[in-house]
Amino acid sequence: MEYNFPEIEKKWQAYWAANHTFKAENESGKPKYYVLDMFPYPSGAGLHVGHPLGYIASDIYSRYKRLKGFNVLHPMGYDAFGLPAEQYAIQTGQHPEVTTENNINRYRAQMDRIGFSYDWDREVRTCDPKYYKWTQWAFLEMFGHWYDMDAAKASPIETLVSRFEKEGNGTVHAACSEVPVFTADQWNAFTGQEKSDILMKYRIAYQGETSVNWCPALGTVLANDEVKEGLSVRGGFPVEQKRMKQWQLRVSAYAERLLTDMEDLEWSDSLKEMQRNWIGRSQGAEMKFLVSNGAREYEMTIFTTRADTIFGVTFMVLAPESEWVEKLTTAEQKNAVEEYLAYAKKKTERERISETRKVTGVFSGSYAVNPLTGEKVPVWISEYVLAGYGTGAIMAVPAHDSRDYAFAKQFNLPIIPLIEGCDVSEESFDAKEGIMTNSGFLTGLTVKEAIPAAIDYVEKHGIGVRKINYRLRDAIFSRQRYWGEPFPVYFEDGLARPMDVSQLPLCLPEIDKFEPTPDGEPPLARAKGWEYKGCPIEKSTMPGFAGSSAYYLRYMDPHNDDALVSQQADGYWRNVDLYIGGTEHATGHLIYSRFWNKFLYDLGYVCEKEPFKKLINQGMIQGRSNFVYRIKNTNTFVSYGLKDQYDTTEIHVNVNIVDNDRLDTEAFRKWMPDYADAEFILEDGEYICGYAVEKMSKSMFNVVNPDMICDRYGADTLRLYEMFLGPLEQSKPWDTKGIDGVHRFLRKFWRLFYREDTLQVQDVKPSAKELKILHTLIHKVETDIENFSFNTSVSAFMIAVNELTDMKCCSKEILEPMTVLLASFAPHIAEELWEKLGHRDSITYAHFPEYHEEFTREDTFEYPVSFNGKMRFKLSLPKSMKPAEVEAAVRAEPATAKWVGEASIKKVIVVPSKIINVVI
RNA sequence: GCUCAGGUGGUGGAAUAGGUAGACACGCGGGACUUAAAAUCCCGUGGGCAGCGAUGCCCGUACGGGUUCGAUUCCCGUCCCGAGCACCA
Repeated sequence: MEYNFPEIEKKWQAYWAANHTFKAENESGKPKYYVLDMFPYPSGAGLHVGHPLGYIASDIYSRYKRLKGFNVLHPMGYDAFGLPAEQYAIQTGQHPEVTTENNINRYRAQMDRIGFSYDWDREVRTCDPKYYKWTQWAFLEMFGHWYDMDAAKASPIETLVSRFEKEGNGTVHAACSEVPVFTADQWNAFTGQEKSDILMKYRIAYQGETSVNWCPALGTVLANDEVKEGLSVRGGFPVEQKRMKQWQLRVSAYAERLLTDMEDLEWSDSLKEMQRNWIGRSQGAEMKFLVSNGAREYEMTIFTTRADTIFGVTFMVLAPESEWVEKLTTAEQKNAVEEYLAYAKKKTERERISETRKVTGVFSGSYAVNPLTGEKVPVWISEYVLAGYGTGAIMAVPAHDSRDYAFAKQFNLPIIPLIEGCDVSEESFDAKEGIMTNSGFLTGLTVKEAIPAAIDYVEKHGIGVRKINYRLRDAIFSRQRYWGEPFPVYFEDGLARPMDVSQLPLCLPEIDKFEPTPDGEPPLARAKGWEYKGCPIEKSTMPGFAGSSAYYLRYMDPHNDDALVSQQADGYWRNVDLYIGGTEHATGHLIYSRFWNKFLYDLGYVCEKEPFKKLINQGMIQGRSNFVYRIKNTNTFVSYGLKDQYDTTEIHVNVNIVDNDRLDTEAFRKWMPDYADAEFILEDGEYICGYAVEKMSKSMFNVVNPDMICDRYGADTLRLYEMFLGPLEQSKPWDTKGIDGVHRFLRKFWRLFYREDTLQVQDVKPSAKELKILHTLIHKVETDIENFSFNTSVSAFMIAVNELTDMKCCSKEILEPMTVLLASFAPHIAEELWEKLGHRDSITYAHFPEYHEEFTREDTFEYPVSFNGKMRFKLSLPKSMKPAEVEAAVRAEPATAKWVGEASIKKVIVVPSKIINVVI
């Protein structure tokens, strides 16, 4: 019987499904292990071979953990709300729900063929009302809480109200938007509207006006992580800055905890670094400067990390959007300033980025007073200062900040160096090193000493305070779109009010068209009767990350209608032990999820403060594109090796009609009508294509479908090959031609057991050599799996199988454990052989082979003997020999005499069980 | 510009508490079996030089230095590719 993979794979996939083999229980005597994949957005294009890479890795680990006796939770679901289905709906009128359902079915069929061990009874879909009920619930909880900085946790909004009633807000340390100070009496005198407005500034989910990323083409606002280089991540449309009133999540309140709790996570350094940069903690001071427009004096606060450079301040700069601009613009400068503001405003984000080096600005007409020197310095306005960071105003020290330097050079402002020996004639000296000079009481200190000394001084004199700033912004939480979770919020007399929790889920209403209304309202404005208690309901919907922020919790208890997750289920599964997914979520999902989890942790709903203990970022699988070369203005194609003799155009050709860079010319003629009568100039009778490694995409005709691979080689081959390709975390190109190697390996493996319809396996005692091969393999595969080095463990399998084949091994004692060992990687063939060996059940833990060192122990060691570092011969010596004895043996060895010749031995270096080096 | 991760045969990649570089696989070349193909198996395969040959010698892990008996691995400098951030004061 040959290795009949189509039949075997069908059989076992059906068996696993029928027996619910991978169903995880929420109670078990076994230790738990939770392995999670980042659930996919089901796109219309289906899966290509790059997508399942991480799923295969996590599946191997899940199966391995099960075999090792763990109760493994390994679920899968769909991130089903999103823009593409809605864009498709706008174009075709097909309801996003239908599109999404179709795509999900396609994804499921593709995944099923690969033989994953998911517990499908726990599937979740973010667009299912039973699921998004809990997304809405979490939002209402955030609406009903504020962040207490003293307790460093979220607290119910009622506690805030009672404190306002007793003591006003002067003693409250909250993470909040800007609020004026008020007393208890003032609070009690406020109108309902005023109170509501103030509380809104404290809520963790709040509505507030802010500068947002507005994407006109998509008709919606976007979060910072949804914009890259001034373009929307989805679709690549230009994005502009706009002030709008939007729902936001106060993620910034958790900045410090997001930063410090990262320490204990087993995440890659680069990912942690990315989150650290995104959170962007910087320590410095806020300082007050007196500013005057000639008519009136104000106290203006700025933020700086370089308090030590205050003696070098030669001007101040405001962001164009800063509220100070209006106050500090003098009558003489009014026209110039207005002109500049108009210019800055009409620029798109993209233009701002592309003109990064261009220095622009305008003088406001006002002056500030340096609180230490008493000197008067001009206040300028420039777009290089950001409104959203710090206070939107800076003190400029051109000698020691390159941006201030460029500005000073452009507008001829003075530059005062403050560090001994630094040269600022060509560029600023930004480094935080050197000895201070020209700096009053700081003169003579090093920069590192001067920074704290300066802050101490300003704190003591009431000029400023220590302050930590974060780049992390609150997340814009509303989208002017249809296909998302509706907000369970209605407006009574213009005041936002939460719906009653018992009314959840608030289901998406049916509408006839999916585009915004003609007067620019979100699509939900088209819904009839979109009201609650006779009041209008919020018309925006939630963004994509809403549904993905707590899905790992829902998997623990997916059918619970009374809670997101029961205390019992959460207490058992706790958090994700291993999370595998792409690095593209570093600053989006992986921040939001951590925030969401911490919020629920503060409220006591979940027991762990971090959601994902260990995280692995699988690399991208790139496409390998093939090219043909058309001679210009002809329909003749010239083979790769001859193309330089002609004037050609390089054209992408479908990789599926190319085999090992050789073009199937007949298939090419049929591929597209234009090429029906194509002529070819061949080399050695073949058309050789060029190639390049590119992103896998339809337009480059380099997409390889996993279904096709499963048809031709089988799921086990696909699984092994994806792992064999290279290290999991590295990006690498897909090249179908290499797949024969692992397919051959599986056939060889099969032939170890079966030859010509007979089972070769016998109950014979294995030889010492066979035992050594098996146990070396067990050790290697186990340590490799634990280190997620799947590629090297596949190699180890190949070596072992080659050796066992060579020695015609047929011992059951060797071969049976081999099936168990292979079961994580290639489960179908392993199960089939397991059954052939007479077992009734799926491969089980009871038979998992343990590593026994005695089978692999060596008594002698083949020492490589080097002379001055160059290996010359090998010497087999007992491992137990002491270095001195080894040295004596080497000196006595006749081969040594040959290599030493006339030279005398200066030294002999012996590293036990490693090497002998003779220095001559 | 800043931060991080990399650079090893024709290709994907092995090997680092410093110790035989190129495991394993693809491709390629040669051979066996076969009417033929597929499948399978065997041999060779980093470069150069010498030899009929077994074999021997030299050079080789982006480049230039350094530390060391010994460096793909550690240190310094340069170049190149990738990812992330991008006026964050």
